[in-house]
Amino acid sequence: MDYLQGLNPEQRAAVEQTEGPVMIIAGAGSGKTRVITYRVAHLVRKGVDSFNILVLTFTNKAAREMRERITHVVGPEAKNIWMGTFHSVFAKILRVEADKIGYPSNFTIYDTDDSKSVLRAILKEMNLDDKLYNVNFVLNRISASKNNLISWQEYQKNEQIQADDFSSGRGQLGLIYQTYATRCFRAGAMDFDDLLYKTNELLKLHPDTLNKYQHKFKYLMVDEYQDTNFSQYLIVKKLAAVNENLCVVGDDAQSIYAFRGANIQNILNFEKDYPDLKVFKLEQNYRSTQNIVNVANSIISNNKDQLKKNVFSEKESGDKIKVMRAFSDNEEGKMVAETIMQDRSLKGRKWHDFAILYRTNAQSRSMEEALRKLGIPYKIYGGLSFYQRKEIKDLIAYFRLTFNPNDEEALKRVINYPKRGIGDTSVDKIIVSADQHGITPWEVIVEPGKYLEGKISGAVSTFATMIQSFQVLAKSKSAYESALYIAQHSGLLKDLYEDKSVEGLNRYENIQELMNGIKEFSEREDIEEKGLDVFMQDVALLTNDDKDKEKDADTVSLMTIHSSKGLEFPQVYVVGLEENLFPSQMSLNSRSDLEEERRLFYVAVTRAETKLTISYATSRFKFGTLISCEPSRFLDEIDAKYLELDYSAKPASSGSSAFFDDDRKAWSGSKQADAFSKPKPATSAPVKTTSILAKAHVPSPNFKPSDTSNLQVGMEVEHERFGFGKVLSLEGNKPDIKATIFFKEIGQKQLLLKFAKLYIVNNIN
DNA sequence: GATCCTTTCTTTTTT
DNA sequence: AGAAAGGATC
Repeated sequence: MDYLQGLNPEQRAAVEQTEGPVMIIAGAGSGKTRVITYRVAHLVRKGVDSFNILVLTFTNKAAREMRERITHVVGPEAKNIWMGTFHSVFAKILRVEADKIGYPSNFTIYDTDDSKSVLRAILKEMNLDDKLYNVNFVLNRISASKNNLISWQEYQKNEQIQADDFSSGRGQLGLIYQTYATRCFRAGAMDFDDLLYKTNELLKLHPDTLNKYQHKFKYLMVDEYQDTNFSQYLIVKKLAAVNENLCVVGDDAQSIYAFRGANIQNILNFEKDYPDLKVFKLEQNYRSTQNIVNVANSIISNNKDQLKKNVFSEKESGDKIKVMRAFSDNEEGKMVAETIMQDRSLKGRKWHDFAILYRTNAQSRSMEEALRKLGIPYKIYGGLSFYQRKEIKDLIAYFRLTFNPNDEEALKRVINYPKRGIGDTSVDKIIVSADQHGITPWEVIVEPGKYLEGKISGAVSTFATMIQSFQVLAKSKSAYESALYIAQHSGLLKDLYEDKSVEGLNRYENIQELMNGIKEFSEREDIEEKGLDVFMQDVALLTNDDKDKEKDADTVSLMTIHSSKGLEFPQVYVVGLEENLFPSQMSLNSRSDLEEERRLFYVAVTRAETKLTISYATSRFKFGTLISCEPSRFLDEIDAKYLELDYSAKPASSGSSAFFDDDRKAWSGSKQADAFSKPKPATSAPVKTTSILAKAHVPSPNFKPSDTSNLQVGMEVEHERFGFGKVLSLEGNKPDIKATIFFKEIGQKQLLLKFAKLYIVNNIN
């Protein structure tokens, strides 16, 4: 058991306490991951069957990395351990047990976009004001209910909830919730919250099933326990009820997901559930310099709600924390990029030693631009995930439909893409008919003759036949063969191929990338079932962090603070420390929200190993409008003795400015609050920057539409808006002749001659 | 039914 | 600024 040697006494005690309920409070950088991996390894070494261990993590990435590290200690045995996010582990179990709660085992997982789309349709049908019933608000409300295990029936019965809803004029929420839940169920779909909600339902309604998993999972570990919600809490509690070999690991100071229903009380009250609990506190920070740890402590000490602990570092005191002020978001980016450039050569750093962390994804742009200008390689983590791109979602919708044709969102997505003459009106008719007959839209489509009137049934029936052919094929072929066939025969590949614009090319490449991924999956040797259905099972749960093919690439990392949790970098830049941005404007209404923002800042700061730089701008573009910003209150909360201010930035335009000196004076004085007093921004009032530049073509004075019935290839024409162009080709028959015309100003266009107003400039050819 | 144009909204964070 | 939804036009 040599691996125990590298642990400090407290860490080692936590690893060796394998039996009974255990809580590990792990301060930032205290070697938490090591403790978990060694603890699991220790279990296996002690002879616990690896099949009986369940480890729940917060992200796929954390699970994957942990499995890798455990493999290093215990070897291939690590493969058998159940390890993954709550969502992926219980999705897997739900597929096995689906019939017990009335779902097909190939149920679809609706992502947030799907959920919103369902809600939009419902709100429209119910004729509700979508301002009052804002989709995000409604979804949040439903999500919160599910996370607290409140069914729609209970929601409607609960007097308190009803009173609240009615007093805010949103009395229909209960009905919306009901409709939403029924519709998802009808579509054979679960949203993210359902994966946990339905697991609870399963374990509650089927004691035998609960019993089965209680005995399967003899040892449970939960990472990031501070981020669990009630629904997750109860699953864990139930599964652990027989053996009580439950170990939860977390840090209340790093709880940053309350907005998603996480309940910090789960960790604060853990002791009440398990009186014979053993608690271990890991307080030594091995990651950061003393200055950084001290700053972090001084930030978090402003929070009321927390477990007592004393995080300390024995490393050198290190550099002071640098605070940079910029005059605009773009300049902030420039300062960050330049500092990175300097530090890299001065201190012999690699690009991957640097990370830039921000509060909102939108902030990445100014950083990106600045990095690109200096030729610094970077990688953005998070943001729009690969799987959220339109073209990927389109193709995946075909896959979804193949395995679960009742998946209404997938159906709506692709029934008319590529165009096949089934427009919105037809889709509405299909859905109305389905509702009338109490069947699913798919059942309508399969027998259009029975449920629809004449004209549309042709196109609809062709579509249904196509999907059915996919279903037959997918049963026998590998994931890759099926996927390729579907991409080709749905017409999607052709449609993308024909789009020669830059974005179109990009989309086509993305599809190829997805196909490559599926091909790799098809060629994997470690799994037996390699059908497309297996590939599809957790595609909805995959996120940004998984497609890390070049994870060793030497690049600067850009990400939100949320997605930086659990990571560490030698040099960290936390940008955008401004009121209303960080802390976010949305968090200013309640103490608990503000405390969560502060914990978020704590997380950001504790990512840094040796050097931390914080920046803010005094003006910034928001929604295309320039606004002026004040430094964040969080800056004032840091003890000034740890800080070093860099106010060297000059406004790009003018050289002389009085307020620089004023500010320096303010700083040299002892009053800390003055240090961040804002200089007067060059422009105080919001400045609208509208581009009135219309790029429309101005038609010639003698413009009049010509008779185009004899239009020939090679002729030069003028279009009212597109300008002058040359006819490249003509296709189609009599009234529907389509002309491909190359316009000088805007490029290639396809026009239907019966609609297009063209003036034939000359026909000398 | 498709396309183009205008208006509206967005920015909190993610499984 | 950019996306998405809604409306008008071809």
